[in-house]
Amino acid sequence: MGRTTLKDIAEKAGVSVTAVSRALSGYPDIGEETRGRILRIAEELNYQPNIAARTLVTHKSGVMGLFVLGRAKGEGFSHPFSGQVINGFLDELTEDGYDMMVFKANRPPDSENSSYLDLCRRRMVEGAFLMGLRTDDPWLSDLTASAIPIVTMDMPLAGDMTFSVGCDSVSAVHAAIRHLADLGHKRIGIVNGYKEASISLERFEGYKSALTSLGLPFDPTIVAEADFTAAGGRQAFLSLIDKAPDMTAVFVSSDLMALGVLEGARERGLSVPEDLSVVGFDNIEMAAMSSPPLTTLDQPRYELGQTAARMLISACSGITPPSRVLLKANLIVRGSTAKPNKIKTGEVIEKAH
Amino acid sequence: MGRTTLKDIAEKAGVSVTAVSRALSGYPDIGEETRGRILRIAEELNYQPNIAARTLVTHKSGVMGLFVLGRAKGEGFSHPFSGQVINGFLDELTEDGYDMMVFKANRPPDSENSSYLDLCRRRMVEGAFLMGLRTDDPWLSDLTASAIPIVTMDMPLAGDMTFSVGCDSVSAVHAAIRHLADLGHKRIGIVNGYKEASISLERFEGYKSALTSLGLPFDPTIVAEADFTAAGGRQAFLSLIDKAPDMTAVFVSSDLMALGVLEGARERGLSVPEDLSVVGFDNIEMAAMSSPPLTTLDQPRYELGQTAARMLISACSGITPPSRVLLKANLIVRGSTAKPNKIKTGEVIEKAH
DNA sequence: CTGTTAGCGCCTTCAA
DNA sequence: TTGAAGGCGCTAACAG
Repeated sequence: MGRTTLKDIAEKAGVSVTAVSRALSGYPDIGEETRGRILRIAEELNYQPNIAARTLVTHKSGVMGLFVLGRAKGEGFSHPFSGQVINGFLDELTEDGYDMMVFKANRPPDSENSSYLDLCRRRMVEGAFLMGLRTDDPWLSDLTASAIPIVTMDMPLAGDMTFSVGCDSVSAVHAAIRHLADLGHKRIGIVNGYKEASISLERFEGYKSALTSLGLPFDPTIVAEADFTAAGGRQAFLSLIDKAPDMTAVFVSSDLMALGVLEGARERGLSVPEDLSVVGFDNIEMAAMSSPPLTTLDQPRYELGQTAARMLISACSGITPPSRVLLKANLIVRGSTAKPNKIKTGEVIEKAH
Repeated sequence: MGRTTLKDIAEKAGVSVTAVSRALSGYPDIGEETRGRILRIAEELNYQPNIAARTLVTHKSGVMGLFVLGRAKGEGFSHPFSGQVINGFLDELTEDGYDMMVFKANRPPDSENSSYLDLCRRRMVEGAFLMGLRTDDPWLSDLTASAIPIVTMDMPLAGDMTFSVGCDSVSAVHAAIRHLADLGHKRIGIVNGYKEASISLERFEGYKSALTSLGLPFDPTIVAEADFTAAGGRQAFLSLIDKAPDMTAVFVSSDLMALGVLEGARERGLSVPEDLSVVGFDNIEMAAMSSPPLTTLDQPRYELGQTAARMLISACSGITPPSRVLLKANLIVRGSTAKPNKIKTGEVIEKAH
């Protein structure tokens, strides 16, 4: 298994190990000629540094951690949202010479399992990116209280070394509601996520303030809450439409839930967008493929991941990034929104009773 | 920053570092009483071993690598298939005390970037799991030729230490075709993946042999090939149905492509399943949410990931696993398949001309 | 500019 | 049953 080490190169080059180390690390204090020779030999021997050894002395592992919280049914990795974020995160890390280690989150906090923080410390992880929504994970505080830089996704948390990325929900929702209002909708409901996610609160704020600024009344009867799943979205929509059959449009806090809303609408014999306009949030791949394709707010997922990586890298090199970075979500108009069709809506109301 | 080390524990317990090391590693050659005391102190100090140091001497990092190949548009991480596989893989690894490092694959093979193998060696990765489909990645041979155990997904490759997991395509496709035949279909087309993926070849074999064993003729005009994307599936289906409007059913090699087929069918005014039956492959989340919900072959994705992990762990401990492990894909009958409707089909044929 | 020395934290002989 | 010594491969002082 004889890997080539600095020593091998040193012997072959007739210099000391230190010299080789310096040449390879790009230090200036080494003769041009010697450095050239060393580099050539290193290349020749396909030298790969033993990072474990380096880590041992420098206390820097070059590893960033990724915790994907809430990995149950359709969450976490399996969530259509995560993929591109992780791609962006990984690409940016790789660009800067970091590697990414993914840890299993949401393990039961018993003595068998180590806390998130312990996992980081064992591996000397330099910083960690947390994806997930619930701020009530009991293992979070450990991490955010530590000196390890943390970036969270859509989940601003307290902590000196804790930062977060996300999209500006308020202005995004404004754009969505304005779009609906421009089309002529007056009765616009909302299917929001659960309250344990801060994005839900923000999106609700955006919804309310948008209505206000557009001169539309706010009506709590057309506000529903679901669990960010399609099934939950469907359910929430059904209860909404049954209570308020005159609702002509609905803003949904995630595309997955919006797909559930589409399903619910079908069940009630409502055709989208003729009888009901639907706007989602996220622009997951599926959103373009549903029938009708979903009007939604595009989150720049890849860029969100990149941004998280950059913040982490920056924090690790001592440059404190802003505690929260918000990107812009853009409205993508597709086939699920249109002018309200009063007549059809009337028919449907009767059918529904 | 002062992490607790073996030395700290040793001092506090009044023993040597060696003794502590042994106690913590569960060696038997240490006094019951001493061990107890040591363990207690370790607990008290929340001792976390420095894995870098351990790796340096044992040459075992406790890290498995994950390479997600083909990360372009909708592939890799972003693919709805990957998530659960990775979950299973990670869970099983964690169970055995391994951690997972994810590497960026498909980087251009220039001097800037290290080969997959080099990445593994730097980090002393003990084994690697490769997800992806194209057997023509130029960086693969390096890895499969090395002594590092490799498990690939759906991509059997040569190599002493190279293994693979996947589903038994042939018998799965048989089940699908039999289902269609049982419903009364006689003219069953196929939208397959590209030939660079070995699953495409296997599924094609399954398709042909199923037809034969059911006494149905094989007709090359209703065979099409696409790139595993929805857009590609749509395109392939359109060319198929235009050439052979009497086709009443189609087997599609992936759900993503099948969703594209559904879209294509809509465009041609064919309603599914009345005019056309569609069977997919994978049972991704979306498959249950399309309209109509897709009849498909369920791949046990989580178990595939678990299996990969177990094979890797086993290979790392010197127990050579079987070079290929096939799990069973199960037919899930949903709304996209039904008896062929001759009359409607007739109408459509005329419309199409 | 280059080499010598020392040590990171841990495991593994070898003695006691 | 326990301890002492040595070294994994690398970097970081400190000398020359």
